[in-house]
Amino acid sequence: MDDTYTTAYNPKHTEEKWYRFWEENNLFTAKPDPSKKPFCIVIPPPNVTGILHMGHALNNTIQDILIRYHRMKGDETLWMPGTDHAGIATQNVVEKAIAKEGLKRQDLGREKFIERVWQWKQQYGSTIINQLKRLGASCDWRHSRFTMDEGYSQAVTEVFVRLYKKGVIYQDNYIVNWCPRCQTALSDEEAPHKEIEGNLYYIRYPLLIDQRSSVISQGAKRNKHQIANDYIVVATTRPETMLGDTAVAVNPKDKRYNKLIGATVILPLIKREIRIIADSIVDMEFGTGAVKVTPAHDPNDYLLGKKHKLEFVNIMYPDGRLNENADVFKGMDRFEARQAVVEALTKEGLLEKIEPHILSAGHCYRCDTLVEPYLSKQWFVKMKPLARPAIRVVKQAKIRFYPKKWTRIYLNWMENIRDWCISRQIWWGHRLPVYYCRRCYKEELVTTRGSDTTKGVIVSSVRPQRCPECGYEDIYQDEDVLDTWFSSWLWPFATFGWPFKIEDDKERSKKEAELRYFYPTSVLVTASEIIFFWVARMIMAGIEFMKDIPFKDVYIHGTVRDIEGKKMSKSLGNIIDPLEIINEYGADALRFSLISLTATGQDIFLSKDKFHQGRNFANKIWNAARFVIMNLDMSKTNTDLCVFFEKEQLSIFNRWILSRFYSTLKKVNAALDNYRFNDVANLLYGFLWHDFCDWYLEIIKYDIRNPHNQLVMYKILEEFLRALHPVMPFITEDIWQRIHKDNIHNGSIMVQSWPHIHEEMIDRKTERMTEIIFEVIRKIRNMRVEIEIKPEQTIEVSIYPHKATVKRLIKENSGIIIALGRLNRLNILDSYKRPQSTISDITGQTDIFLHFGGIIDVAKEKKKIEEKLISERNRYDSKNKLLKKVDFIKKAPKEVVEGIRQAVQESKDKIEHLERVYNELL
RNA sequence: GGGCGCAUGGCUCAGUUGGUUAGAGCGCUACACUCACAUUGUAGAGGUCAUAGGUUCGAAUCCUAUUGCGCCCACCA
Repeated sequence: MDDTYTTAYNPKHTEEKWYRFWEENNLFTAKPDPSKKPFCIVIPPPNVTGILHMGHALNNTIQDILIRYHRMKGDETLWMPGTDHAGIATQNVVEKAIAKEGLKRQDLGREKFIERVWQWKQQYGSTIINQLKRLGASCDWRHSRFTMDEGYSQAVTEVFVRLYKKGVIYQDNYIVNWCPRCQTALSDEEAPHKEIEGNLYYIRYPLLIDQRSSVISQGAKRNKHQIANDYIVVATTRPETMLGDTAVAVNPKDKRYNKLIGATVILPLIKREIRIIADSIVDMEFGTGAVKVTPAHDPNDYLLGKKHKLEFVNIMYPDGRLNENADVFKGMDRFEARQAVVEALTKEGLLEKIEPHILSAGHCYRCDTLVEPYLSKQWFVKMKPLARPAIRVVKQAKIRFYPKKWTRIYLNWMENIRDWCISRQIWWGHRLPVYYCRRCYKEELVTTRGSDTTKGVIVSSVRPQRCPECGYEDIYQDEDVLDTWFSSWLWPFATFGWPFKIEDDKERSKKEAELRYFYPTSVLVTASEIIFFWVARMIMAGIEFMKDIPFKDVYIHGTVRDIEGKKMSKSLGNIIDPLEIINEYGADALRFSLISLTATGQDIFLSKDKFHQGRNFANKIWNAARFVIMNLDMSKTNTDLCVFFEKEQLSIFNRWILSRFYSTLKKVNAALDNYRFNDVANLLYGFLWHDFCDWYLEIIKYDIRNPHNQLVMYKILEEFLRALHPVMPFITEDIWQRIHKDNIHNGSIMVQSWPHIHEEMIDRKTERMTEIIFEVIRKIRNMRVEIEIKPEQTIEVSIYPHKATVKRLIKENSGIIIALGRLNRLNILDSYKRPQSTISDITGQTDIFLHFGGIIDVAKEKKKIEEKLISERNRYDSKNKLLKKVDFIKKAPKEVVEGIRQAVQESKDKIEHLERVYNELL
């Protein structure tokens, strides 16, 4: 016993030590081995800027469990790690860092800024990796990749060029989600909608007099109500955008307005003359039924603008301030301008009313700024052709989602997929492999997509020397970088080195072989938040470039929330830091508690005290192991194993614990294979705590030197440690090393084989018989408490077993009943005869009499039996009723009917017995 | 507006294809430091499975509606 073998488990003594041991012995590495089945998971790459949060802890615990389980099962197991460059997020972090020096990225310039980001990455990029190691993650770190690695970047470029040549990537002007703070375009997925409380502003647009009179003179009746004044009223939530209006639209069927179609109105404040147009897209029910059209600032209006050949007036700078087209409002921020416009309109009497209005609008997923629909020239991926095969593989169940419900959500998104905006106006990321000829390319903003937009555009993985069209040498590269997810979607194969642009033939063929061996990967473990960002796109990219699915299973776990159900976030201050939990309770405790709470697909509601269970469990295992080791004759453990499974020679308790263990193990296997992690945790917990510690160890304490007991307790502990290892790797390694102290060359528990299920040891009958003994002991203890017998005092008990088999059972195991019931004498009665001065209780199989010096409270005794009689009679009645139902006999399965019949008989016997006992008490 | 999920003891949740008396952890009550473990042990209390109908021999489980809560998606300004 060394000094670390204290009564309380201290994870600090084990975790760091064994992680180093595993790494130093290269136990995490994998390479293709044709004789084994491959098992591979690619990690959802955390952001380089990231620090470990509970979501990571859960996500990576699950992956590590699967990885360690399959490694022990003998699969060639690769967990591919890495980090994501996380364009916008990282750029934001570094911008904040340089802001402390009073610098903006523009002050440094692109090249210097990117240098700073790389520096930052060198310094902090491994933070999250080290934190994953603290968690126990058994990734093959030698394979670790970063999405901006040179080789990986080649994959990104290659993919862009291929898709462009295929016609799947195009450049176009479009209204995109624009974040004025990050000053970049975002994809639809990056701008999630949130409800905001806004207003609906009703604005009067004056009708041009001569137009109006001509309309009226032609028109039959003038609708007094709708055009009582010289205005048409439009409703908008963003009044400042009126400065960019180039039309007003009404529904052609709208009787209120159809006389006005073609008329001209004066745009207030700007005094621009704009037309009233008709389009069926306009909803007559909403607002006034007349809508202002701002083609440069609203996706719907953009379409209208194109259709009706309207002018596109952009009124905003990229930072959200209004530009020169906004006249006197130039320079104001968009929200400031909203105020000013409203005030100006009010002053002119053109604001009819303001109504509160809840609307939902996009917000930047990186900085939460309200997104502005903004017209700009961007690059897009046509998604429909990529989606089609990705829909098929899921419909054909080549890829399965766990839990199933995500399948529909995935398919629904895929079937309604829209084109993906992939260009970002930031600096940190993969620069687009797009070059322009200064002579051929026209940069004008507003053009319709047509054949000539590609003129002078050169898409190439290497910088071209001259324009292929005109030979001009003045070539410049596109300033934009690609969406981070445009690199992440290649993760399952680009991490292996695809497209293998490697000089060295040997190295290349080695890498190619690796990809062939491990692709498609086995399972992807992730949170629901990134199904669309990442999972769906990986499926598309995998099929497009590998001609095969990237993974077979997708396991979606829940979101980690605080105890009130709120997402954990820094701003809410409700974060529970996994590192803090690891420091306080240990990584094993963290892992165990997390997965014991993660029912398939359910969100996890966490509070700090939830980790007590994991900590307590670790401590229980630790002390159970201490007990075993302290009492174990180590010299015998390994040599005698060959004679181990001579089942008949073993005591009922040995047979019982073996049966319990292997039936538990069987369920654990099934749970692991079906991603039911909370079951895994609870099964192992229940077995160790209640079966092994509460009963088994307590029983064998009384005969601890018995060689069978020695063997079985050793064997169970050893195999239990292996079965628990994927969940709690550190403590299991530490104890395993202690029981293998003499032959450390066995290596590590993590490369031992997964315990084999000995089906022949699973024995329901033994379990039932053992349960009878336990029941007797429980009843005796219960009766002691009832009449307040002190724990140290021993007592006399008599038992009347109802059946001969039970009698034999009690007789054979009377020693244990005496010990655990704290008896000085146990009498086994041949027939029912109530001994004097006893209180009694009845189990399913026995009558128990506790000899008692004091006066028996007969009324209490009777009441106890009465209660039993009532419940037994109820049971009898309900079951007997069932048996009398013809339909039940006819329709229910035979086994069920037979079961009920037996139960009725047993119930009847029991009632008779109870009645007899009751009468004797008189 | 569309879609999805959840309502089970004081709290947090399990309950796999409907089948005999619905489980666990925490908390609670009583007793106990009998040396593996007080991060513990022993015993116990506590649930008409949200509501109303329906299907069925039989429903926590399947169907319908209602109520409450949560989430996702969406170009009604």
